Amino acid sequence: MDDDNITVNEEGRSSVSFIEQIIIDDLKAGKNGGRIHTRFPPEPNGYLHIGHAKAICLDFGMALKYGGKCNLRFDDTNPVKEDVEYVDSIKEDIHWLGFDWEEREFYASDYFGKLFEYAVDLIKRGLAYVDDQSAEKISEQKGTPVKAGQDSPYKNRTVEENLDLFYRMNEGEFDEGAKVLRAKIDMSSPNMHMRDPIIYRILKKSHHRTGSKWNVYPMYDFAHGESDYYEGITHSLCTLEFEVHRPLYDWLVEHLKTDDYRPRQIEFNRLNLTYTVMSKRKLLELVQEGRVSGWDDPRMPTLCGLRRRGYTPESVKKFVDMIGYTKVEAINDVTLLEHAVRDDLNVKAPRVFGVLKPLKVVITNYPEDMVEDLEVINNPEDESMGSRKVHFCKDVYIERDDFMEDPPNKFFRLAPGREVRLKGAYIVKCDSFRKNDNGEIEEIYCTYDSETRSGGGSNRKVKGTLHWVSARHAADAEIRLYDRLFKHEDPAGEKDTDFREFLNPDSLEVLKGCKIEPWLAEARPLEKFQFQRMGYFCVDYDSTPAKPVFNRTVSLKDPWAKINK
RNA sequence: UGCUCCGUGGUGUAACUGGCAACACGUCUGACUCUGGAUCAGAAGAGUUCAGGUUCGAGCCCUGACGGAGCAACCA
Repeated sequence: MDDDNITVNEEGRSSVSFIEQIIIDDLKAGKNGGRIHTRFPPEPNGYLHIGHAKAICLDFGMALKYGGKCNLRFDDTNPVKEDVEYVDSIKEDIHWLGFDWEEREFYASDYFGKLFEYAVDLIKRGLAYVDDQSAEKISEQKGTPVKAGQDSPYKNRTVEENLDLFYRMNEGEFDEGAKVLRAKIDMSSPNMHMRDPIIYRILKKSHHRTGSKWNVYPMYDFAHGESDYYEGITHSLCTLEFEVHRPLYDWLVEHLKTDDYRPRQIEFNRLNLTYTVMSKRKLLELVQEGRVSGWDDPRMPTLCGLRRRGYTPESVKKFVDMIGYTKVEAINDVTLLEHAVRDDLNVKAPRVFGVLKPLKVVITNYPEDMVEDLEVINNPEDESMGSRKVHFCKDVYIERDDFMEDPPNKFFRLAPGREVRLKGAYIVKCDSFRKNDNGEIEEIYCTYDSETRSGGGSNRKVKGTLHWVSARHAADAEIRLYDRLFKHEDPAGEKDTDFREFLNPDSLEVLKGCKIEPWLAEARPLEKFQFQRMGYFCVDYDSTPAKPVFNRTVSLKDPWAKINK
């Protein structure tokens, strides 16, 4: 059991989500044999995003915590939308998060045979019928939420006729849309889903797993509860929009079950993040329209995008744990996600020097040919990460933003006549600078105080400490900075405006000619570092030793940025 | 104008069978600092959508409003 993430109040009682409480109560009551068995049921029609991570953490997390199991089940009942391409990415992402379904990799399509039999059984029991009407007609008869529906003229066909028709539907005798199988429930139910829902439709499409074997495919509603039942699922956790499906889920399970065991569907709130969209359809559009570079664009809320951005699985799980599971439709602040990565990377990421926008500094009183190897600590949060050597010489680069010709009072960095410490090296003083023809500052001239070498026992204090890198040794790098993809907190929430209108044109800034410690060019994709004072960065897939590329995962908290506003 | 679900600081959550509304993020102070990071100390910020009712006592129970979301795909 993992108790780390349980909030404990003053009386020492742990507070758990309403779902966990239900599980605890069910276990205590010995329901379904006192076992817990969950499932994560993605449709293989897109890449997983952080909203799925919330579901994964719950499905796998609860099973793990209470000694149960969690199945991976691909909900592949619609061959026109699904593809194997997605199956592999989904498995990879779940593993990345650190969860495992062992040998229990299932597909709803595994049950097409059983499901067909159950449909036949319902027909025989007079609980399902074949309807010949068009989609439009059926929809029309369905009524509206405020108006009862009316029975189909085909509702009272004989069992024999229904059976014959259903078999022939599957044999391919009828065109798509010509006939459907419907459960015979109640056309006047206040719940639209109970108005004789369609449970099978004709689809003459090849399925990514069953090929051309079937001409009829079950609808989601008809497959889900039964699949849960077949697999022995005890707690079927899903998002809030399925709440109104529950009576149908229960109806189908009730008519299927032959024993006391019964899976229970429980709904929780979906994850929404500020400044992004979360629906698969919208994410797909961003990809297809080239608004992002792909599903794994580091600005995407997909798990592969977050991974490429430099997020760790631990940070995603921590975030999910912080936001909780309720029935309230909430919009979670991205800053909480960002806090979660910073918190995780603060402990894990080695500190290095990287200058994003370099400005040359010449230390005029430093010997021309001298090079010192200065020892710097890798991570003040973790001594075991040791130290490394960095080269120091007469020419260094500092951050362009760390110098101001005419600075305000609260600016603690370099300016004419002011002193700063070059971290791990010496205190330097700016004596003068040179501008180019465009009036831009081109080079700064400093003198250093040789008594102030780091670790040398000097107790001179200066207000500011800058990161830097030796101009003679640095490697060049490309650094990609990311901002929120949308300018609007809830881009999909504005009814009259297309979400694309809110795209942030400046969400990607590519910096070239950045200067990094030379050895960093060899770092492998996804390796993570803190570029001191600048943020957390990770090596991009595009990176090569000859042309290193880094992504900024998230900046460091920056009080100066606020003062400067 | 139907059914279902939901309304607690800015945001997300907590508050056992009713008992002084708690935590995290964010914000603001201050300390410390060779990262304006981290860390530490502290502060502000809600009286729980509203109105009634039950009760010694209601965020929790009851009634009624109001507000929001979902549901009318041969999608999941």
